Amino acid sequence: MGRSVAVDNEDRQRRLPAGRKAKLAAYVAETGEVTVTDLAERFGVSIDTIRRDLDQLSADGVLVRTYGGAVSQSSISRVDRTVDVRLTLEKHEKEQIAKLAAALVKDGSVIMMNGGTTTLAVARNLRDHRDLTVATNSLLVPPALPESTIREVYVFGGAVRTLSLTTTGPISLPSAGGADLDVSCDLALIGVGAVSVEGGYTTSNLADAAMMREMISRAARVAILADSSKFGRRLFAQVADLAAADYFVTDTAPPPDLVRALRENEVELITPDATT
Amino acid sequence: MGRSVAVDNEDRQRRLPAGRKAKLAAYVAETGEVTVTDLAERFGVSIDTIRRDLDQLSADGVLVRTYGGAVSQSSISRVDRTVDVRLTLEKHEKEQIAKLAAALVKDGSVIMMNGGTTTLAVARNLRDHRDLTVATNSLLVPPALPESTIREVYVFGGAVRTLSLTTTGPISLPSAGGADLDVSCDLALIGVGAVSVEGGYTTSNLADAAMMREMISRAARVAILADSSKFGRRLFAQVADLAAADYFVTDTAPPPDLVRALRENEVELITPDATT
DNA sequence: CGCAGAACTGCACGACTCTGCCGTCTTTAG
DNA sequence: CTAAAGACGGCAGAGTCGTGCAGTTCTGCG
Repeated sequence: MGRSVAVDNEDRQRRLPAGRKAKLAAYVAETGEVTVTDLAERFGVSIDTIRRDLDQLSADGVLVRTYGGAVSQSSISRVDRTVDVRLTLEKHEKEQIAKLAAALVKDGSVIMMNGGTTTLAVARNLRDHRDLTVATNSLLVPPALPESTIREVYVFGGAVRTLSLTTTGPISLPSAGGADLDVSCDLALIGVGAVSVEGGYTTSNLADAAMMREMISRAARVAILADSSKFGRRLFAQVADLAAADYFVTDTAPPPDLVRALRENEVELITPDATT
Repeated sequence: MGRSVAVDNEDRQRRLPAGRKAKLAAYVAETGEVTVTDLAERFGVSIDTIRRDLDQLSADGVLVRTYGGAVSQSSISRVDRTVDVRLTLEKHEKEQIAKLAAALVKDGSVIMMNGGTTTLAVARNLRDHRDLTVATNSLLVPPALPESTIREVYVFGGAVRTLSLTTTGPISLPSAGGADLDVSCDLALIGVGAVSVEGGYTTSNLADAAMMREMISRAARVAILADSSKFGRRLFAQVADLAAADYFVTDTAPPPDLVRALRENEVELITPDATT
């Protein structure tokens, strides 16, 4: 089948799948949203090849695979930069985690929560609880807490990270006397950025890590929340060793080495399908 | 019938259910309240599909399903129920006040703002400013501040009033050393609940009044914001005497006795029609 | 030069998802 | 109480996904 010029281009692309994938990624980044059939037509290859390419690019984190096509990573964060769309990334998983984490909370207890989409989902899922005292460094958690469930809510003061809408700084709450009072809680709910056997719980921001660490040190029990995309990764700032947690809440079973390490450190693994 | 270009776009969207749901969620978040039929028409799919989408999004906690449609998560929470409703009450007046108050803010200065719908409107109207440092006791002000205008944002910690989403307690910011640092600012923007000649500036909540009073004491200049509905009224807790302010920003000219009292206390009256 | 192995591509088949339609039941409004 | 609108559940068609298989091209090696 000889189309004079077009064939040349297509042939070159066909011989360099890496090059085609690069162009494909660029095209997705440009348009923001593409379908498999459209791409197959545009690049002159079969639908199957496009699907395989998209799967690989998705595995590499370049784009986000959806049913029937893909959307660019940036368009997802741009659509709803404030909150919701990072949620859509692992929306379902986060909701699962949130329900499990909410089950750990006892009525009438005092809990601390750090910022992040996962803990935000937890806040929404506390609607069946009563008489909770909540302390957080997130500006989004208080509005998300159902009014009927809370006794009191406290926000830790400090500098605000405008991107995540969380405060940073040492934990302290001002008292009327002048000197700050020390606080502690029954349960700390900490959403982390990554979990690995060697690195423990890590996150990408140093101030956030410090805040989490303080919450952990003031809690009688600690629950770490992380979805499955965070397994085996290690980020900039360490929050704590694996042993610092009492519960590790996630959506799917972690890799075997992590499961073993958690068990050795006496961390209770909580997943949707697992028995207690 | 065949709309030439539009059909193409719609077809592409139709092929990406995930993308459609993301747009749908964004649309609901924007408008706050939608009906199924409206969405079906707008997105070019059947009512059934929209209903299924809404059910899923509801299950994921992105929105709240209602009979015949859905409402955004935020609109059901106190954020908009209290704030937005009150905002719409004297929306136009508050916007006028906000613009005038924003004009008082100098680029590069440090300002403090208390909570409330009026100061929230001010925060939105700071979009043309640069290098501002803002300290507030409102959880709603930081998200409302345009990102390009702010250098740093601080939130005072403390107990959260769930209705107004403000923190209460003494003003202090935790420092690394342990002891809290004293803070002060160039300008305090204080929205009050009532203004009268005898009572001065008053508000209905004691803790709020204490917070305002502290902000005033730490500011080089003080601007009091109040719409015309607050003239001549007196509420529970006094914030300060009339003389405590440097500027009094409102939407229409106050009654003569108040104008006279302000002049006697050397408070500059700022209204839309008035000359500077 | 010939050959084995790996990677890429297209195709086929079964399973799944999405979508619209229909009938029935529930809720809402008058 | 009645009628309209919406919700719920089942169903079938179309599109998509996942997997296995065969053919082709490229690479490394004898």
